[in-house]
Amino acid sequence: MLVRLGYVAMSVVVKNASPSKTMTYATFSKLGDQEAALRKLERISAENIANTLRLLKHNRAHDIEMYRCSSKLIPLLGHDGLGDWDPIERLSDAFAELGQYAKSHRMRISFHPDHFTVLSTPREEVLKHSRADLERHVRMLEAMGLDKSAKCNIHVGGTYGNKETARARFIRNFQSLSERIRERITLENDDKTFNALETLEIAEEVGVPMVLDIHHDAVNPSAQSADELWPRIQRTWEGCCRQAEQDSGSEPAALPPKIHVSSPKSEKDPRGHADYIELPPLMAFLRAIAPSTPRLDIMLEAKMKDDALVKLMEALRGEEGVSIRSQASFEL
DNA sequence: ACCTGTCAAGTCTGG
DNA sequence: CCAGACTTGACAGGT
Repeated sequence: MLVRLGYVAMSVVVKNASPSKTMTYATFSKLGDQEAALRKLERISAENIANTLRLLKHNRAHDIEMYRCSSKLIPLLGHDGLGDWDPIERLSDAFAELGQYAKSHRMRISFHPDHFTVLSTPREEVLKHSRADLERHVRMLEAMGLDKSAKCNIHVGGTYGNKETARARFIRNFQSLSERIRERITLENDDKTFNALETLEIAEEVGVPMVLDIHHDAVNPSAQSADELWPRIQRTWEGCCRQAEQDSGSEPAALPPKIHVSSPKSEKDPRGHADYIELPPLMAFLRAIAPSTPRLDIMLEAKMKDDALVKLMEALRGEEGVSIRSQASFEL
């Protein structure tokens, strides 16, 4: 099994390269000149995209081929107080350059819209915002020129005291999205509400790949263990990007399944994310699925970001059966 | 230079 | 029914 590692949004190694600089709405409102305020927001956006490109270059130097973009690239985008302001088009050159760099180095890029994108919501306003947020994330991926293998990962959402109706509402709302949006979505099991089995059943029903989070599964387990569910989870990834394979031309490779990995912050806060990754539980899962899994991509969700990736690779050197392939990948 | 409180968002809980 | 907790990185404003 060939395993690649990636990290989320910001680096603790590269300094002054935040992809999430912002401006609060309070500050925006206090600025007298609206036009100037919007220009400032667009300048921050351009800096965030430029910093993201710097991070991709850093990633390349460290053989990191997987990266999740910050969902805060464009501050206040979608905020009610900004009307229909949307600079994605005006930033298209910067987005295109970013995507071109990712593509030319075969990097897997994703988004994870915030928890406020909830398709299970009973509130019409929330659904409207969620649709718009998904639309914007997809437009950013399109502006980068990335094919359907670049996904937006979301959760099923809240349960509102009745998981069954929430599930039905999610499915109905999901199916009302355009195909263009639907084919960009992956579904992740939650640490409080929809567990791995419940998320898998929904992913199967609506036909999207499932991202298994093994930390969420540990704190919010389902009737079956992650190992047991894995063959079904793996199947949700099969053929999900056939078109993308054709588009990529000479090298038709299936999109590997992706999992999220983090470790509990403490006994007091088991759902929180620790600075680094604890190897033993991860190794147990990897050894269980390795025989049936040719490729796997792991998104690390540790506080120490890319430093946690480096430390994990160091720890892997001592593991039996592991052969290091690069600074950010190994075979098991 | 550093510290503390606030911000965004939607859901959920406690009172 | 409403206020506060939750989460996260970064702003905002104070010293």
